[in-house]
Parts: sequence; C-alpha cells; structure tokens
Amino acid sequence: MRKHDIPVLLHHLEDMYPDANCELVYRNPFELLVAVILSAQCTDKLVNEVTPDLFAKYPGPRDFLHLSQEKLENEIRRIGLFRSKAKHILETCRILVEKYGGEVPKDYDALVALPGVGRKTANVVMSVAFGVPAIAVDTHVDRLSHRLGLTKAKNVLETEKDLMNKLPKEKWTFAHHALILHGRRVCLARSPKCHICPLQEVCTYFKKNEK
DNA sequence: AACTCGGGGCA
DNA sequence: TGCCCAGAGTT
Repeated sequence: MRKHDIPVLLHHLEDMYPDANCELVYRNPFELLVAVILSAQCTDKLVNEVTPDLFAKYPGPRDFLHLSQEKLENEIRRIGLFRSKAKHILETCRILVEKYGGEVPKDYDALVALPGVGRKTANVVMSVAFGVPAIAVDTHVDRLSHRLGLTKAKNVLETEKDLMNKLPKEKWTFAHHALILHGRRVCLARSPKCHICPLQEVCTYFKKNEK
C-alpha cells in the first residue's frame, strides 16, 4: 500500500462500516467502561444482551457498591470470565467513588490503573467516551495492518506507532473500530474472504496472492 | 513470553 | 467435538 492509497482505504472503510464511528451506544463513560470490561474475550453481542438490564437497575458506580460480588456474578453469569470481571467491576466502582467522586477519570494513566482495565480498554474509553484520538492495536488491527501493507512492524507497539504516523489523527478512532469490524467479518485470520473484499485494490496481501 | 481464566458461537 | 474470541492479571 502506498501513501496515496490511504484516503482510498479510509473511504472504503467509511462506506462499509458507517457504524464504526462509535456514536455512544452507552449513554455515559461509566456504562462504556463497564461494558468494555465485560467484553474482554467475548462478543459484544452477548454483552449487549446483559448491559441494558444491568444499567437500568444500577445506573452508576454507587449503585454497584450495594451489590455483593455473588449477586453481580449472577447478573453477568452468561458472560465469559464472569467471576473475575464481577470482582474487577466492584473494585473499580469503589475506586471511582472513593477517589474520583463517582466519575470516570478522563485520564489514561488513571484508567489503566483500575482493576480490569488494560491498555485497550483505557484506549477505547478515552477515544469513545472522551473523544481523544486513539489506536489500540489488537490481533485484528495488527493482522489487517500487515496484510494491507500499512506496516511491517514486528510487534503491536510498533504497529501502533506506524498507524498513528500514517493515518490522520481525526480518523484514528474510526479506523481502529472499522479495522476490527473488518477483521471479524471479512479479513478473517484463517481464511480471509478476499473475493468479497472491497479493499482489494489497495491491499498488498490480495495483490501478492493474486499472482 | 507464557499461562490461566470460561461461556458462547460457529463449523 | 474442537477451535476461536473487541483481554487482563500473574508468574
């Protein structure tokens, strides 16, 4: 992929994944934070089945503190890793209340310090909830970046730097989500569906395999 | 860097 | 059945 292909790439992605612009599905940073913690290693679909009910009953961190861990586990039992997630969420809520006045801090370092919150969750909250441009490279983003020819990085941190250098800052959050969606729906790890992929014309991987 | 946690989705 | 998954914590 060359430099002048990048606008083409972004244009295609915007056509294919208009929903990746991340209008807040969740109504506030707290809901987003909890939802992202829950979504680790499981599908967002499943999370979306659990959260509306959960947030209706417990709208904020203070409400969660009235819950025992056991009770919260039962609320989210259908989600993978629910025991550790319940524990992390309760501890996170306590910290939010005691240290941040019941608000989600608009600060990356404060976020990653929360239990259950790692690099990726912190990035998603910063970008989606607070509008700070961010890219967090996961396996999907990394795989697609290599296939498309956006990077030749040896590890995800390098990929992250490459993407931030090559993509316009105002597109970071969008590109992050669009690439993940594309990785799940089309550019699969094992057998990518190149035959139905609109990105063919700018994709290094496709051009190489075509020969 | 490797390992563990674990339910659901999908072939 | 067996393999995979928008991850984080521990060693």
